[in-house]
Amino acid sequence: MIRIVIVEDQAMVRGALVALLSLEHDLEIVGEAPDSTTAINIVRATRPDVVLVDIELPDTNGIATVKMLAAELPDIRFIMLTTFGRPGYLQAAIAAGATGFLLKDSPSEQLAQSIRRVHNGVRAIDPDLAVAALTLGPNPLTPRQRDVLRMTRIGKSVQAIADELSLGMGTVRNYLSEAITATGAVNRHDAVRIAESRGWLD
Amino acid sequence: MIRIVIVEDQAMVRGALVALLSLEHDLEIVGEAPDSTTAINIVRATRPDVVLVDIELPDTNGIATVKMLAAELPDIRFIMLTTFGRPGYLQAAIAAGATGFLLKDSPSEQLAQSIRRVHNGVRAIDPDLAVAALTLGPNPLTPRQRDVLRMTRIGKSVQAIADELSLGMGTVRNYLSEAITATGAVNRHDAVRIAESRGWLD
DNA sequence: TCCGAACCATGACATTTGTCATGTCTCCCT
DNA sequence: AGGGAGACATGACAAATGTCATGGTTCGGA
Repeated sequence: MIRIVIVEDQAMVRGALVALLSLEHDLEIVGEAPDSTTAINIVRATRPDVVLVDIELPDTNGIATVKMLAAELPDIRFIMLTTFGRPGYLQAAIAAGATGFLLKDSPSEQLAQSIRRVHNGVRAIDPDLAVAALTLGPNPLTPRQRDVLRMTRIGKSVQAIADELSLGMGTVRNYLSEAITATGAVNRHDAVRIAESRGWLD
Repeated sequence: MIRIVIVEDQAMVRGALVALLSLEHDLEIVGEAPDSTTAINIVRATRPDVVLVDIELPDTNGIATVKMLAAELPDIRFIMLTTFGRPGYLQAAIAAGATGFLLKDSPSEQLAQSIRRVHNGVRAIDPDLAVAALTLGPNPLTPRQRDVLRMTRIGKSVQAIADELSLGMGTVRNYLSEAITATGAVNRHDAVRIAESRGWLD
């Protein structure tokens, strides 16, 4: 019997996944969580074999959660489940200690199979995404460029960013300009969008 | 026995929803579709009692799909299922002929209940969202303002938009400016984001 | 130790963007 | 017929944005 915890914020999807996995006789759902905080408590309490984690969570990022839990409980296997096939996410998830990485676009039959694979210590990673992650290469943004992009993302003005980082406005604009070039974007907002879609801002 | 078709693009979620509803003995899944085109064919062929439709679909919008099918097959009930609680979506869905409107954040138990309600001709609408839709009021954007916002959304420059619409650049910039004011945004990209989140661009 | 690469920081300049005043046209109400 | 409301259209102006040249710092390899 493989003991499983499911971490997924959308209640309807979470309930549906529970129903899906309950159909498999060798799998047992021992816990559910809608956010990182709950997830950490439940995993510590139940010590499951496999944890299924959605990356997009309301509080902390699912990757950070896995990183913490994987360090603390090395016997537990983690499978990331995500809507977005962002190569940067895959790279980060592997680095954090995840053994599996599935897209919500994948067929539902694959979920139970991947759980069994991962439980046996075998990696279960979407092959297309693995290729994309290799093709894409590493994050081309410098720390400062990421800073200004992140602050731009939440709607801060150049003036506000300059004040907060104790920089001249020209400097901030320059980082934005460099980030625009590095991402191949056409303006700062486009750069934010592209960097985010590649998982370069986390 | 209530006969159901599920329209949802993410395969894993679709499979999970099928598993969830299969647990209910008075419900029967008679078809599944990942996009609008397939959905229309399946619904015509199977004539279900209730169709569950995700709004965010890869090809056509789920609302447009319901509009067409509801006009053609008035005996069938439709429930919209969506990640985003956008009041404009609710307004548009009701206008298109949907009887139910659920968020993926809602508890999964509610799904089967809503299907039974809707099958009996009773509306099943998230109460918070209903209030929000009433509070928000109608779309404040003029057709031209929507045009330029839509084109801005897909990354077109002012010059490109002006050319395509045979307008002066000043005119296009003015529509953007008006849209920024109307949405309460701080710049054109913010205006796109806000208008989109309210369902004002479809 | 010297050199080059990478990152940080700034200001000058040209372009793009947002606002506003103005005018036209159509449609509806009186 | 007159008059107002609302949408369309434009150009002038001020402010924000993107680019570029330049210089400083740190750090690792030759």
